[in-house]
Amino acid sequence: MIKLKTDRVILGDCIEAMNALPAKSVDLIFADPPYNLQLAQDLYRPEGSRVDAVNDDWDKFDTFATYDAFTRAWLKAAHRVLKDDGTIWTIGSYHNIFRVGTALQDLGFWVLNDIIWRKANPMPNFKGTRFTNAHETLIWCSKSEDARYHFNYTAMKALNEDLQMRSDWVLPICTGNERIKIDGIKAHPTQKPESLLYRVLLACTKPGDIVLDPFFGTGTTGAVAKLLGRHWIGIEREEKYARVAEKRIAELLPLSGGAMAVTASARAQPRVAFGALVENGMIRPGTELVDHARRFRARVQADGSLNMGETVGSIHQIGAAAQKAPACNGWTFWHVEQAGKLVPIDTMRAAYRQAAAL
Amino acid sequence: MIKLKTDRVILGDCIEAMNALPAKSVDLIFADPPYNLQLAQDLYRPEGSRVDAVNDDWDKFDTFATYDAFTRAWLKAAHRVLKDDGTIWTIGSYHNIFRVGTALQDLGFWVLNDIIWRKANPMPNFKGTRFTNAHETLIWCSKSEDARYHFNYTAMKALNEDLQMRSDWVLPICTGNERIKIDGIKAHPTQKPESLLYRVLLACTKPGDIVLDPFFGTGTTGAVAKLLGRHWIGIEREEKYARVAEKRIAELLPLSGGAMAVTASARAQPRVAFGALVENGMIRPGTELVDHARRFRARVQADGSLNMGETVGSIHQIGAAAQKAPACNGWTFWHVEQAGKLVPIDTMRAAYRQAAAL
DNA sequence: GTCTCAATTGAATCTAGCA
DNA sequence: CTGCTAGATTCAATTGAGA
Repeated sequence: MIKLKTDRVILGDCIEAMNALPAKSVDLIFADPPYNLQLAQDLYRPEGSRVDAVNDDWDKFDTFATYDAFTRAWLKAAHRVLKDDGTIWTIGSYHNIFRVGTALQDLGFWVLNDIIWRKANPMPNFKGTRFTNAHETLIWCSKSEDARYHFNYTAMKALNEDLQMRSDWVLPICTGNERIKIDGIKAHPTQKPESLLYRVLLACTKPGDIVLDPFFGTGTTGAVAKLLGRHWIGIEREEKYARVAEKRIAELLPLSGGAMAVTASARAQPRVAFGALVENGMIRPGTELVDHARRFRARVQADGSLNMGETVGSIHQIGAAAQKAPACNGWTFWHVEQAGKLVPIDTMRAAYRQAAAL
Repeated sequence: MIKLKTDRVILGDCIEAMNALPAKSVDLIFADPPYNLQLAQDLYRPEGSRVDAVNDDWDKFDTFATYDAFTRAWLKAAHRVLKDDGTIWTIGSYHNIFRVGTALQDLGFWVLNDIIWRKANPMPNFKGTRFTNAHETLIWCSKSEDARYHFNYTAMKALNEDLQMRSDWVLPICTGNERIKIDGIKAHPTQKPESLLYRVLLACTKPGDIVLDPFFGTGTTGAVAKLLGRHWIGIEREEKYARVAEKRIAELLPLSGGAMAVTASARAQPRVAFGALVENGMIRPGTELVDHARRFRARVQADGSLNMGETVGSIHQIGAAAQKAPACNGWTFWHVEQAGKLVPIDTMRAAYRQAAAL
């Protein structure tokens, strides 16, 4: 049996490099392939600064057919090096994830979950043309339908305050000290947060397992693998990224305790927008809201805004405007009349939370 | 021109039925196709009861190829009936959504967002073998890359308490009174919540628009369309579902006209030329305008142009030149000093609009 | 050292209408 | 079709300067 050399970066094309590795040799593959973003032009923020977008050559493909051929080729190579009971994770956005998911299924991989990384702090949609693109999608697959893959169910449950870990993960994007910079400029345009890899590796590997990342970049996968006592192999085409990754991982001390548990346990805050009660039918558009003394009246519009005379705004804004105050908590200020009695809309929010088990 | 018969259920195959409708005739398509969801065997809860899973004939496809052929066929028919500036929504899970997304892109639809419906109360994973499948995915597309699709950005923002609506939507699943039951048994296995359709229709349609649902089921799309004053067409293959939908929608009262109003977008407001304020005497020629930080100053000329040093131009051009920015909204950039306080000229535009009853 | 406020930034398919 | 111009448009987190 060939001894597999681990804990190193292989410089080169990921398909060739994977084909040079022994078959069925790695326990987990984490792959962050190019997203094929297809940006048409420069984008400016409302205040005038230019958005530093991903516009690198490695993310450019002529057509979907070209992208599909590339995707199938690297996935086929990944299938060969993966152990029969190993699993593969890929990450992407709507630009590419449907192509990747289709290719995975066509190659015989078995989808176990699609996981949503809900970004706590995404970039907004500056032009007001679409919904804020606030998530990325990961696909988790075993090698075949009947594979006996490894899943640390209880570890995931523990990580989630003893509730089953769900398919949507709220995690911040990679910023601050964690973001690697060279002379003040980000070293890689799409560095992933360690918290994301931490959860993936903890869910699907044991200490001593071998983790392969064919699109290594600045080596987040390797860094977290070392931290958690897993072996790693990174493949990276661009030397500048490979060097950054090697240095980063070499300087890292493996983890002794649960230093990272803090970031992982952050749970979604159950914020409820007033509009949710309108959508849900608990408050119908056209309903009149009044304050506790019945001095002010406003009408609910279909989008959850309030209308008072000529003024339109949120429950908080209209509440403030009514009292000529700088601010107002609309949830406690406004009431609905039910059977002659005034019920604060905050009561209805509580009922909504209860019904929705938030 | 053929008058399109709306507000009715068409009984039959959705591909044939769509092909019988006039081309480019509907404003929005919402499609909840079969998920190709098959449990290999019955699933039992830990305490022994059997899970009532989707196991109907309409959700059975032998292979991915069969499912893909079906998907491409109905999407092609949908493409034909959709107006050029209309949009299409589809919903699915990891079993089918990658196939649907790939087919959409291959047929020339242009993905605008993928939206995550994050279920507030999903069914747990009883076996503890995977992550709780706690979301479904919607894909929102325009008919082509350069289509001028309709999106009620401000209404969505209002619905979310004045923050941009994100691509992850937290909504409860359809339960309780809303879930239609016949003799205590749920009438349809995959009834969608009205709150989901409410948000989709409010985002992408205007009152009077025509909404088509080719997989109508028990008619949630029609019910919400009627509530919001939109016309609807439902296509359903199974008579039992069609009858339930017809009865459900007939019993429903739509909102009154005023209640359907949503916050108007700024782009829909009538235009006011800066020169009109000068003509009107609200701003005198010679007045000095400054930015909010008092860094830049410009002088108003008699024709409504601005003069800054050697440069003359519109409020927008001079604002952009001052900041060396590619563009600038002069209405919010420039201010007039009144009694020591800075008032944005946009405030004066609002007053002008009010006075002119524009 | 501590607080406040302004500036910066992140995988982005990012305008509309008229001549 | 191109070209031009008006003018609409951002959330959360971190950093760093200045009080």
